[in-house]
Amino acid sequence: MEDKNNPEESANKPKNFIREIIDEDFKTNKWGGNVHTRFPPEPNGYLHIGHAKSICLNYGIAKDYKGKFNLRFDDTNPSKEEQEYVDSIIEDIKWLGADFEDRIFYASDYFEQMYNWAVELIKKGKAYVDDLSAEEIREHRGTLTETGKESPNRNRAIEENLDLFERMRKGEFKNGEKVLRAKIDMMSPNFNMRDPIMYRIVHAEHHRQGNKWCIYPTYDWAHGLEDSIEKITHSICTLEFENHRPLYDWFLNELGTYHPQQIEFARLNLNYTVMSKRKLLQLVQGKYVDGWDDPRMPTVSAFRRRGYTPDAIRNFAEIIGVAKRDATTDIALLEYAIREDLNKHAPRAMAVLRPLKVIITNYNITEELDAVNNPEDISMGVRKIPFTRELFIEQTDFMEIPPKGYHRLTPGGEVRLRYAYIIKCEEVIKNDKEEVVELHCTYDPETRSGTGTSNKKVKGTIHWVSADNAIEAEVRLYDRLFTVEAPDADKEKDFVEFLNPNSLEILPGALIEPSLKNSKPGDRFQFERHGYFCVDTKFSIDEKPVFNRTVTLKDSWGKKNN
RNA sequence: UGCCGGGUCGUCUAAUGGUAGGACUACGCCCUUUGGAGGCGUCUGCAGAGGUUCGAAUCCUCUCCCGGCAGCCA
Repeated sequence: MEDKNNPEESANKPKNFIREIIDEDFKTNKWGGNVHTRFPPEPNGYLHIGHAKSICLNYGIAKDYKGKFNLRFDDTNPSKEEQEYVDSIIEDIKWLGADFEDRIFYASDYFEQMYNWAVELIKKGKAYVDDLSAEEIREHRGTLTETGKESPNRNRAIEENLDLFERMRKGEFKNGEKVLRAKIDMMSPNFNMRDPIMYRIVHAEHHRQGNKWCIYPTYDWAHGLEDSIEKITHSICTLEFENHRPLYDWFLNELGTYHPQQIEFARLNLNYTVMSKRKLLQLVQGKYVDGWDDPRMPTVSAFRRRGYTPDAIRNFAEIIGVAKRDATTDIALLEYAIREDLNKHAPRAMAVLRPLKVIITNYNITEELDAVNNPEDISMGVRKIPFTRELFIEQTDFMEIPPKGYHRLTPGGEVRLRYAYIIKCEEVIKNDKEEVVELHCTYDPETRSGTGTSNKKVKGTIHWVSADNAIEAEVRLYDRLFTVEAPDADKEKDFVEFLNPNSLEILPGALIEPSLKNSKPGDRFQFERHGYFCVDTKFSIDEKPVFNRTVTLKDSWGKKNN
């Protein structure tokens, strides 16, 4: 067996039931040693993290088994689809690193072939034109317990069907006036087999085909044909299509054409968010969020903007696994994946989000101190940060009356300034509203970071910026979009009622260390003791960058005190 | 109610007739110039009842529970 056909290629990957099927297919030589998968989005919305799971699954399999992976737009419904979505989907898939090479296809390019196949089925007496209205068809379909009734048009002559179908295509009929149906079995316990509709009339402009067509194939009719045309081996889809598999198989069998295997897996659900495109569209159109790429959305473009990395998302897709049982993944797993990646790769910086002024009364010079860019990776080097008499620290790093266990600055207390000296708080300055506005401190020259001339130990180390050199920035903190784990589970209340009013907090007066001056949109950093941040690509301007918080650092102190 | 699919730690996921394991979370300890990271440890699970078997999460039967399906959406 040549290397290309060696399933051992994927031996070190975690196995799931789909990879096991493929391993078995290699053993039986079912596909002649080929693996060819595809991701078939409908361009009617932006990709979300659930799609990312599917992309990673399909592309990962193709890659590991030395097969191919296609991107195919399932653009069979002109009333919902737009070019904007096509563009965003291509961008997102490329960003995720799923390489479809030159294989980007459109179902609408197959319409002529599909039409011919439909004619073939009509000629075989396996499809017919029906004049029934949508409502009548529904009534004839039956219910969960009752079988369906056959349409009076079911046994039309083949010639008549051919003529009517051709005239449907020519545009002689209005929307809904006629449909083409497969002649299968109105008694089937599976609704999908009760003479499903293959074509409906839609007089609408298609984003790629213009007005060339006014009949459009339905999913059930089209999907297997698309897979067949592209010689897909494993047509992987989500669980809700399980009931459609008999129909997928029926069409391909009747046509006697290349027949891929449909395999279903459980879609991704995440708690504290919603995942359906319809609901995401509702959030966008209702202006609950600032577009599909609002950093609070679970879309790929939002995650990108928020600072997530393709590596982290791919790793997440791997650790959640693939199975057939319905599951809701804890958002903590996603956050773990992003922290793990950024911890290793994001350079550190100091940023004060809510500044409190500190004056070191016994310090009158300026020094350049060394700071490590990433303690996890010393190859990332060191940088200089200026230390001056006037500084800013975080408001939350000082408490006049500290709770037990508080490690930071208190009146008369000592704390280390990261990469600098240990300081002691000598005096607390307040305004007339009794709010702390300034701290007067003294520093101990023997405690300079790295010199080791003092054995003095303090409990806490806090971050700071120099008042003279800090850069102003806007920082945006994001919290989960919903206040409950399953926003769409309530039958009484609409999911928007569970929107978290505090999901976005804007801090316009943050101060960041001067080394961040040259950061560019998309750059990622760890702001020490805060979390990971990414320069926003939408609202940043040169004079004032905007930083999106990707994810917080784990905070065992904050957690304990909540 | 008919058909299809599915039930393993709090969550996700392995074990394919032979010691129920991993990851996340939580909690504790150690370490720490990020209350980060890291290290160590703890807690917690086969939906239920029968059966087959030397041996069952795995095979069989019944029960219970959950999801999907009655678009000219995908």
